[in-house]
Amino acid sequence: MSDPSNIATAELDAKPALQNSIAADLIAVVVAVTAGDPRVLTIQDRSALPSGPFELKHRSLQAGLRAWVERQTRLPLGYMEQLYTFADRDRAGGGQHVISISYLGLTREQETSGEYEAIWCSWYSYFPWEDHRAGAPEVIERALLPSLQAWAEAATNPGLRQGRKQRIAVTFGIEGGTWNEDLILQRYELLYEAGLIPEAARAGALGNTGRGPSLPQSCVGQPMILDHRRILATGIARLRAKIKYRPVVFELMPETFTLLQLQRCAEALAGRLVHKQNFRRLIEQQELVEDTGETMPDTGGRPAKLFRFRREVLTQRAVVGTKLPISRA
Amino acid sequence: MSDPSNIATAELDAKPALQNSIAADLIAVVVAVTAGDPRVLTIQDRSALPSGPFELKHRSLQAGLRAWVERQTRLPLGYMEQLYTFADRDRAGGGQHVISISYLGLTREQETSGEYEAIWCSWYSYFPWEDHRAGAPEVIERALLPSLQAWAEAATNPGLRQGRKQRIAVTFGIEGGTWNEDLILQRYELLYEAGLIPEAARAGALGNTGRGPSLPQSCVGQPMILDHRRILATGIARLRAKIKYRPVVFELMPETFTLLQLQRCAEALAGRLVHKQNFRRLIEQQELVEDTGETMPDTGGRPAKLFRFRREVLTQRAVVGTKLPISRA
DNA sequence: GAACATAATGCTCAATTGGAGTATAATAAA
DNA sequence: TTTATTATACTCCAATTGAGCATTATGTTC
Repeated sequence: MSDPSNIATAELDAKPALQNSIAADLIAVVVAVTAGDPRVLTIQDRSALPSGPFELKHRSLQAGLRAWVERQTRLPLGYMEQLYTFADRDRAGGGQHVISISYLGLTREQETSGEYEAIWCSWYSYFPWEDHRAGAPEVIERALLPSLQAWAEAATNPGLRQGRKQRIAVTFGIEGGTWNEDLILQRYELLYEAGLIPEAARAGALGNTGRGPSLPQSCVGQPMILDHRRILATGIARLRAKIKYRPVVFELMPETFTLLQLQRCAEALAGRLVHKQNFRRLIEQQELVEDTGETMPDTGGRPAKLFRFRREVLTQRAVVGTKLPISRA
Repeated sequence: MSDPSNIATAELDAKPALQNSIAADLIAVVVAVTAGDPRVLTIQDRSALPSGPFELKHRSLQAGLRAWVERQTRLPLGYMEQLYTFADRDRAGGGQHVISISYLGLTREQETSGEYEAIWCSWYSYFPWEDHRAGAPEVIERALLPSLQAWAEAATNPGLRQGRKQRIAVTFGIEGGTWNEDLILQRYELLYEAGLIPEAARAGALGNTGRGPSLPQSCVGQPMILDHRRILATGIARLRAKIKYRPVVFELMPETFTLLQLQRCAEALAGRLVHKQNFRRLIEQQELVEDTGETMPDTGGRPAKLFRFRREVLTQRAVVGTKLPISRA
């Protein structure tokens, strides 16, 4: 019965065979943006994403996770979507498989009640090389690229060596290429393979991943348990891609906001600066916001108009969100 | 232990609690395009997608499914990606949950060995309203829209009624809107809610979905077991979206092909015609193909050059694929 | 062999979009 | 009053995109 070729003949019965039983858990990537900082909800002293076994009273995965997060954060999860299901992780012994179903949720940061040791933590502490708002982090040039180059050179097979070099060039946008914030997962996997990520050393005992030089945490970021950091990278990648074609940024904003606040939020997620005027043009011409009539003083200059998200557009159109006019400067 | 609020405190142990055990199975949406027809691999007399319990010898979900499909079709699965994990389905009694993890795979049609009763089947037989290559199918105007309108009118709550009307207008692109092929899942869900999909009647006994008028199969498409048709719609939606920004069409093509063949393939997937010259411009300026030097006679006119996909671009760039210059005519 | 049908392929053109910069307005702080 | 700072309104130009015309190379039909 373990030959995969009998998948087709296996009877599709509502009653699954009991011998084929596995364990599943849920993992949540809950994101908020506060003070220009994209944050993720963590537990266990920032070393883990909130998670738990799947044994819902609630009917669906989604409903269970939503209820839990809303209780944790005391705020509605405006948006939630499934990220990925992992099953090829370390097994649990005894022949049991573990399946992890991860979700991405968006909300606004709130005092966490503390009873579960949940902490909001800037996601750039896990990926220091990903914040390009003040230019490319020097850690890339200083530490990561040299180590990656060395790893590429260490390949004996010329083809493999060339392939590694190319991956480095593409993901980090060197040699004429340009930085692409959406490639965060590819960059993480590259660093992981190169043995620069502490988590790789842990798993490395089993796999073929080499152990690279030990760089300080300020270079390679804070580690997490198991593959949680990889899941976080998956969530960030999804979010960075999504803000370009769906109006999801608004789920991270308060009820009313200025256009600059909105811009700062988008920039925090993308890890890049956007062109202010073009950003506003985009938002307004798509009629994503409406004027509240009020203004926000104390902006340090001319008072800014307060806007509100026009939630109607979510149903009225099936359209694009903001294509983020990222400035190339 | 069933209160979802304890997800955070649940210990993240490598050994999952045995009491929390569920069943999982894999479901595959395997697509090929033959003779201008997008086809999906089905079993059980076209009523089901290939699936089977998850109890892999192989280390990962992906590896198991890939091996199985390759054995079935005798052809490599060029491309495979996870679609979605469903868990809120009908339970299996006895407190067991069933999780279904679905995958999308691309290949080329091949004689199936027949031993598993696998049949390639045009996906438009399941969604007759989705093929707009020869204009909007008349079944929309003739049968679907009237039934949907009636369903909308049947809502007593005015807000609900308005919402239904709006969803109909948006998903079917009426009232000034335009047809959007990516909304296939939304259209299916709308028809399902309106009770026009036979599957809804089966599940309707449990839920709140009304039983709509019984339309002939030529209007509402061929049914499938459980929620397989919904999963198929999910796969098609993913594919239709993906061909616009990733060069995945080539996974469905033979080694060498003419540009018109490539175009027909893309059109088959999108269910829409594209502008020939602009399509070629797009393909060539992105350097996705290279001339083989050979030509294909018997095209009915001037012989066409044969091209080959430049697989290098997959690693060389992390870029867009084909944005499909769909003709509005 | 001439006319015709059918595709392939090359090219033009206008409209739109997108990146970038300039100019002006309104406020607080010095 | 000057200066710093931000908001907001426009302008400009280049690149992209949608659409169509023109030409070329075949096979087919009178």
